[in-house]
Amino acid sequence: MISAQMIRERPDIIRRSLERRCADAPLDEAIALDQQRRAALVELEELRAARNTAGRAIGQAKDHDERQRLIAAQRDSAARIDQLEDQLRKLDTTLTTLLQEIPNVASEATPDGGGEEQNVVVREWGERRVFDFEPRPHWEIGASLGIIDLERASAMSGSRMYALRGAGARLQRALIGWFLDAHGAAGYEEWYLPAMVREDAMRASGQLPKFRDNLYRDEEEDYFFVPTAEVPLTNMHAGEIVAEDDLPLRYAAHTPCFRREKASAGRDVRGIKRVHQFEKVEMYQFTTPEASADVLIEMLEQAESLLQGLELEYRVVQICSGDLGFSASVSYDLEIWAPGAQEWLEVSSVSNCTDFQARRANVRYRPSAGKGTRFVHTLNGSGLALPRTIAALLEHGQQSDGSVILPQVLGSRMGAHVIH
RNA sequence: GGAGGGUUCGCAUAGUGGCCUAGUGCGCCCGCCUGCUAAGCGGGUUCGGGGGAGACUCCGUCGAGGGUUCGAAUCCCUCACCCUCCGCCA
Repeated sequence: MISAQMIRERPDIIRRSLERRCADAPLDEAIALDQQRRAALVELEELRAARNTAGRAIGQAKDHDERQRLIAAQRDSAARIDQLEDQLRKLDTTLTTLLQEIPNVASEATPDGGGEEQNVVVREWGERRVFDFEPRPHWEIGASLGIIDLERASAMSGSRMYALRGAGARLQRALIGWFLDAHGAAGYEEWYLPAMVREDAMRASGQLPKFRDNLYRDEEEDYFFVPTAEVPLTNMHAGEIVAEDDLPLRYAAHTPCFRREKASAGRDVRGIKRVHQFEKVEMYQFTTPEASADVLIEMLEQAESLLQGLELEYRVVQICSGDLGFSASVSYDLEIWAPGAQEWLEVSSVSNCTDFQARRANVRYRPSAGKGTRFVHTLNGSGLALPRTIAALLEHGQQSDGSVILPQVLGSRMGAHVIH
């Protein structure tokens, strides 16, 4: 969330960020409301101060008549206090809602651009494999090997659902295990976390109030199903004040992810590229503001190391201002080349959310030097999303006889280097 | 699903409508005293928000939110979480 202080003192920064993002947000309404709020607050606090003084006098008054006279004198101001409290409550609620609809300030490190087309390819890694036959897309390979079963999945659950069978299921499990072990070796603590959370948790990570349409929800128990482990990870230290010495906090978690994909209805319907339920391993860090820019690069490299281990051709794409996610200030995507479908598949997104989520989740730290508390910075990165990684592995490793050769790192976990 | 008990400033606790402007102990920080350390002595120690150029000052904060009252840690309601027991259950 953007702070009220920020819109009051530096609205120019927010305005410029909104322009760069090509986004509309109720900034002017929020500024006007903040002014009203403070005017009401000043009057209310003066009346409360007077009430506190009068209350002490009433408590000390021994004479009954004197006491009644003092109480009667407070009646009018009590009514006004009630009125102001009510007004302030409404102003607070509305202001918070407006503030929560303003996206994070796009960093100056984020390149300008109106949309996806203007994202910047930073670097490419690996060599494009040359095929002496026509490479097939993963849905054909998966079907002919009998390891991806889209028919059975959609028969029981509709479109955008996938089922994995035999070596396909074991491949997904092997990848999850290998990813988590790699993050553990890099200093990330592994967690198993709830995939169902309350509304507040969704607000903290920025999914609500704006993106309700993309979330699944259990009405009866009032649970939301997480679209990414970023949600429970953001809430790990909600409301806490941690010591600077404990930073950075580095976590990794595997969770299912649930997305309604309403906005992309009709797109990417083939195969397992865009589905309602999928598995993902997520990296997450809580850092100081000073460290977050470097940590972003460190996390990007950690995600890249997985793709290098899988021997997949990929590219690093820096997201431009117009394509930046709501909570992010700077983002990089990792995309793998899928030779069958002939497209780049996004398997990871690594973002610095600065203090945007920390303010919503109220996660602070106590600096070892100096006074008070400061908001931490939060960073998240996929490491990695499973269906697209599987799709790329199948398309990349396919042979003319229909079998698929897997990268060395998965051999021991799969028991074989070839699926056939 | 049922019954009961809890949630107070890092930890432990006191506090049944005004003397709470939340006390005490432990821990922690600063100082004094001392070959060093410990002890002792004195002071400080929740987290926010507002006003002011500033020294300062005011308001809120006792799990969260409402309500009653001139006045709520305290009384009432709703919710969350924790604990104990019963039932059911992987």
